[in-house]
Formats: sequence, structure tokens, C-alpha cells
Amino acid sequence: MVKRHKDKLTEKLIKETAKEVFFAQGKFHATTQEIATEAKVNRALIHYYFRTREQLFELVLQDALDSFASRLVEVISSEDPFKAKVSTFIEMFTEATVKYPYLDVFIVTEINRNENPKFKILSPELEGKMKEKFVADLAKEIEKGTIDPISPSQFIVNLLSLCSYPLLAKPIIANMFGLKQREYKAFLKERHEIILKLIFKS
Amino acid sequence: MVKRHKDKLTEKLIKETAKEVFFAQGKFHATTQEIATEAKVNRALIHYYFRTREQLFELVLQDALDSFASRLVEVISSEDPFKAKVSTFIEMFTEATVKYPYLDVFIVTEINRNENPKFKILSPELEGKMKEKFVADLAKEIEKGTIDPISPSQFIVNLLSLCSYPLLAKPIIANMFGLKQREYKAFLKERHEIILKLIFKS
Amino acid sequence: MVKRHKDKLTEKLIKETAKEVFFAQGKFHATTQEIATEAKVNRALIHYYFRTREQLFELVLQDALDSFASRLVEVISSEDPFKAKVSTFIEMFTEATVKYPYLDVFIVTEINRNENPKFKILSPELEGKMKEKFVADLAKEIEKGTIDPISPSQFIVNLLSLCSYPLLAKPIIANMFGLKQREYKAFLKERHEIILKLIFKS
Amino acid sequence: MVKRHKDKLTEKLIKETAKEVFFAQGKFHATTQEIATEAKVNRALIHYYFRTREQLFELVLQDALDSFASRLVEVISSEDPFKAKVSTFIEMFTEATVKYPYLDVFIVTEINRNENPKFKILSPELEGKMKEKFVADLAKEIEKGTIDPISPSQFIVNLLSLCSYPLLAKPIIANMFGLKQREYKAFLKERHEIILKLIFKS
DNA sequence: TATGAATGAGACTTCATTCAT
DNA sequence: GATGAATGAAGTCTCATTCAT
Repeated sequence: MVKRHKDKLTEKLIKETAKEVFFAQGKFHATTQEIATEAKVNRALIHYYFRTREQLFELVLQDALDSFASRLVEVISSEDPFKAKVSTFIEMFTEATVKYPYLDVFIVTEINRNENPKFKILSPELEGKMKEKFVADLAKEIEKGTIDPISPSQFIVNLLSLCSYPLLAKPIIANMFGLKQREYKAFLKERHEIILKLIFKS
Repeated sequence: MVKRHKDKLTEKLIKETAKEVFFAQGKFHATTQEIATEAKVNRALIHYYFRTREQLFELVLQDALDSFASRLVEVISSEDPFKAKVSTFIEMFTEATVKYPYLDVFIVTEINRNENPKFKILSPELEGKMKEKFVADLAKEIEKGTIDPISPSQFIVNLLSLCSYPLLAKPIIANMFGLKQREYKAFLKERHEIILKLIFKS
Repeated sequence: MVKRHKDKLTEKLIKETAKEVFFAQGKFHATTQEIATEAKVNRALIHYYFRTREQLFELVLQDALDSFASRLVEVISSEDPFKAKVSTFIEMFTEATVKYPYLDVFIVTEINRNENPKFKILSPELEGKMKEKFVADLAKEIEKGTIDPISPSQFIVNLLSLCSYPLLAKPIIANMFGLKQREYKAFLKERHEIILKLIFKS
Repeated sequence: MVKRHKDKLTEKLIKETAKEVFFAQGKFHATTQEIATEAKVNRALIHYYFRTREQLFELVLQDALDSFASRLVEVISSEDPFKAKVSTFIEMFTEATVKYPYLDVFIVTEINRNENPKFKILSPELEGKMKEKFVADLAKEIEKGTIDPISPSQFIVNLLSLCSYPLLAKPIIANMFGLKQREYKAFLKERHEIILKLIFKS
């Protein structure tokens, strides 16, 4: 029996499966066959839709970045108080990383493989708008004394580090402290408050 | 012309080259040929010494971990004041990661590939000794009020995150803030003080 | 130009070619390339259909055995007189061995390589049915005095020896007596009667 | 420690080991390393003495043949009665084949691989002497009526078949009749008398 | 004599990709 | 759209052989 989809259903299926395999399962070398099997489609179909493995890969990578970026923008450009924004950011970032824990690693290695990466984490327009807003917000907090003086970039890197690494290095940390799946989740949940306390004074 | 070495020179050369290619250049898929070429030896020689690519890989991975662990132990078990220890740790960790920035990533993906990783980050004996000492040190600091109350594991994860991520995600961060090689180095140097300030109160 | 077949034509072609190369030409070490060349297909295609050389090998071995066994059963379980059966057996066996002279040798070495061979010469069901019939037939002949008293197994081994060896050792014998292709064929034809005379009295 | 042998001890050791591996264990593809390991010598030493694997192989093959042939000549050219000669031949052949069961198979496949085999089973001189004697002996027996009329070559092939095949095909036969090591030995012993009875009338 | 080190050739296998249907 | 068949390139590994010591 041959299934026929309209509305690019199959194409989407393949993309979602690829994201799952690459970014959720962390299978860097996943072959087209592995993706095809997981998606329950014929291997040749992948090439029919995406031409080459490389193009599929870049597409889903950009896809994942975009969906993250759009939500990021929403957070930052809202009118919430700064601390609430940061809290939402932590939440959001954690969620995203829980879904695709290996996305970071992929970006890292991909950027490394091609000198000039074909993808952009943030579109220049978005970047401009956000930065401005964010720098102003941060300056205000420092002035208020709720945050110790720090450059915007260092502040962001701190935040990213504290959010991302524990998810990225889950196997290492779980192994180190002998934590099981459920315990690790609790461990992560605790961190939300810990990160806020670390970043904001009293 | 055939070169001949005594004293396991060639074997060591291959190992060092493999470390360089894997952990410094971040080439996950590096073929035996790539390593052989880089080391300027015949590809078959790699198999002569290490039997399979997998075995070479595990060997150099364990090697890199061991050399890090041994230095780690030295730091933690010294009689320096706690803050000095942490400072040294940051230094050490940064150095190690500057040398092999992709080591973390490898460990993460390797642990992920084999459910039961064949390598150990810390030998059980070392782990026991260190943990005891460290927990005591930390408790004392909290009592003194120099560190906000926190569990040992969360404390360590904070520290690791703040140290490791910026190195791990160098391409992302550099791309994000438009930093060049030299600027990035400066950026990292700044972080030493920043991390200490974040972790220790005033 | 790429040829495309339906009906498993190519798969069958590869199998037949492999049988030819292994069992008719006696090339034990035949590489996948040799088989591919002989079959005029791409080497990778062999792996596409049979995964590994080993699996192809086992398949064709079992195949050859099965086709022989099925014919054997037909002969033994027929209602012909015993001497006629034996005569047909000689004929059949000779034919089979003329087609695949090295099959015997392969079986021997294969059984020898793996302690527990994966193939069965006769399926247990067939074996049971045949044995009974055959033992009864032989007993009757001995009673009639047309065959000297002998155990069934020794009788069979005699028969197999006299049929199989001359084909198996063709190069040795031809070399020994200086027989050419055509002469050897005549030599073999003569044997049919000679074997019968040796086994049946007067 | 380096062992030094005079009198070609090491050379002989390698040769004997090779015979063992090839002809007794039936390992056709035995690598130089396997032979070296079994003989507990360095692999390069095999090349030192025999230049190539092929030359070692041919040498030991010729060796095994010669030692058999020389004993064969002794038997045939003795002054014993014909039946006694045949009996001794069976004995001798069985012994030889028990020692090197795979020798036959090797000869078969080797002659097949090189169109023009480099080895001779019998030296031309020996062959001439023996043939004459043997043909005369056989003729006399036929005249006496102890053997049914048969050509010398067919007679020899019968004899060889009945002697060689059961040893050659040991795994097949043992498998077929469910015989264990010890039982198979008994089975073979029985055959001596059976063969004589089959060949000589009453 | 004897050996560890080194090499080139070649085997098996996998994979992304293309083609014909 | 979808698929089985086919292919070329490349990767891992083994082996016989040679070389320098």
C-alpha cells in the first residue's frame, strides 16, 4: 500500500524525525537509513525531498534555532520586570534544552566544521532590537544595586552557562553524583531558584 | 624511507596526534587516514599499535581524563584556603579546556552512545577521598557566611558550568558577540574574577 | 548503464554465480569482488542482498545441500527394487558431484571451522523416514544373499566413497594416470557398472 | 632471551608446525601469524627461512607427499603376497590420513588453483618401477580368480576411495550417523576387513 | 639468527546518492 | 510521490612482506 500525503505531511514527518534523532537522541552520525527507519519511510524519499543529507541537516538545524529565537525575542521584548524576564528565560531555555539537549553540541561542532556557518542563531534585525532593550534593562538593575556590575556579554554567558551546561553534560553529572532519571529532573528543577539567587543579590 | 623508533616513540606520536585531532580540532569523525596523515605515518600502523579505531579512541579518551583527574586531586586535597582552591581549579580547568576544548563534548556523546561507558572520570578511591574533604570545606565556608547555603553537588555544577560552557560553546558565543580570537581570550580571562565574585559573597 | 530486474533475478544470479565459483570452481577464498565480477554486478550489490560474505556463503551452501537432499529422498523412498535404487543413486550422486565437485570439501572444512555447523545435511524428519526404509531394504538383500552381510552405515560409506572420491580427487587421479578431460569422463562412466558389481554379488 | 639453534632446528620446527596447522587442523587460510604463534616464533622468521608463505606451503606439501610416497614404494615393491600388500597399504594409508586428514583436500584444491602443479605425487622413476610390478601382480590375481576382472587404474581408484573418503569426510559421516570420536575410530577399524572383503572374492 | 616496526595491497563493509519504474 | 535496485566512494581492518637493528 502506498500512502499519499498532501500538505507536505511526509516532508514534515521526516524533518521532525531528523530533529528527534539528531538533537534529542544526540546521534551525530545518524545515517539517512536510521532517520528513514525511525520515520518509517523509504530512504530514497529523504533525498527526494531534501536532495542531500547535508541539506536536510542544515534545514532542521536552522529550524530548531528559529523556533527558539522567536520565543526568545518574545521574552526579552516583553514589558515584564527584568527579574521576571530572566526567570522566564531560564524556564524557556530549560524546556528547549530538555527537548533537544544536543542542539548546543551540534551548533558547536557544526560551526567548527565549516569555517563560515550557513546558519544564523539570530537574524540581524532581531538581534539589534533585543540588544538595545536588554542592555538598558541590565544597566537599570545594576544601578538599582540588584545585580553586581557586569558587562552584558558576561552576564549572558553566565546565564547561558548555568542553564545549558547541566543539561548538556547530563550524563557526566548524573554519573558523577549517581543520579537516576527522576532524581536528575528534581536536581534540575532546584536549579531554577539557585540560578536566580546567584545572579540577583538578596 | 622507513623511519624506525625505539622507546615507543611512534606509538606515542600517534596517541598525541589522535588527541589533537579529536579533542583539540573537534573532528569527531576523524578517519584513521586523517590521523595517520597528520602524524605522518602509514595508516596500517595505527592498527598495528591499537588494533582498531575504537580502541585508540578509548585509550586517548581515558588518557586525557586521567591527566586531568590527577591534577584535580592535587588541587582539592591541598591545604590551601578554600577560595584559593577554587581559584586554582578555575585556572586549571580553563587551561585544560583551552588545550582540549572538545573533550567535554566527546565525553557527553560517548557516554550517550554506550549505555555503560568503559571509562571512569574519577577512580572510586580518589573520588571518596576528595568528596569527604570537599564537603567539609564547603560546609565551613557556608557557616562562615562567605558562601550562600547550597548543596555540594549544585555548587560543583555551578562551578563547572561557569568554567566549561564558555569554552565549550566558544563558537556560539564568539559568533553572538562578534569576538575575534584575541578578544575571546581576553573575555575568558575576565571571567576568572567574575566567577569568583559570583560564587563568593563580597 | 544500469540494469534493473524484477522477480529477484539479480539476487538469484548472484547466488548461482557464488555456487559456481565456490562449488564448481573450488575457489575457497573467492572474494566478493571475484563473485561480483563473474556475475557482472557491482560488488556492493552483494552486500545489498546478502549483507555479508559469510551469509551469502551459508545461504548457497544450504541451498546446494537442500536441492541434493530433496532428490535423494525421492530416490530412496521410491518403490523400485533395491539394486535399481542404488543405481539411480550412483547416477544422481555422480551428476550432482559433476556439477559441484567441491561441495563435499566445503562441507568438510565448514563443519571443521565451526564446531556447531549452522546447516543440516538432512532435515531430521526426512532422515527418520529414509533410514527406516533403507535399513529394511538392505536387510532383505542380505537375506536374499545378493549382498554380503554388512551394517547399514558401512554400506552407505562404501557407496559414498566409491561415488564421491573419484570426483573429489579428480585432479589427483587424472594426474596420476595421465587422463585428459574427455578420457576422465569415460573413466567415470565405466565406474557406474564397476561400483554395482563391487557391491552386489554376481 | 634469544634462542639460537644450530642444525636447522628452528626451520624444522616451523615446517612441522605448518604441516600440523595445514594438514592436521585443516586450516586452509592459516596466516603466517597463526603458524608463527603456534610455533612460538616471530612471524618475520618464517619469511627469513622460507621467503614467502607460498614457498613454505609448497615445501611442506611436497614433504608430506614424499614421506608418504617413500613408504608406499616400500610396500608395493616388497615380495609379500598381493593381498598382504593391499592390507598393508590400507593400514598405511589409514595411518597417514589419520595423521594428516586434510592432506588430500589440500592437494585437490592446490592442483586446482595452479593449472600446472609444482609438486609431483610420485617421482617418475618410482612411478615406473611400481606400476610395472603392480600391474603384473594384479593380473596374476585376476587370473587366479581372487579378484574380478578390472583395469589397474579402476582398481586403484576403488582402493583409494574406500580408504580415503571415510577419513576425508569424517565430519559428514560422524554427523550423519551421530558417531562420537571414539565410536568413529572403531568404525574406521572395522573398515579394514570390510574393504578387503569387498575387493577380494571369498 | 632473530625481531619489532613499518608498509602497500587488498579484503569486507557501509553509506549517500541516483535511477528506473 | 514513492520505492526497490544499483552504484561509486570511502572507511576499517588484515595480511604478507620488507627493513633496520
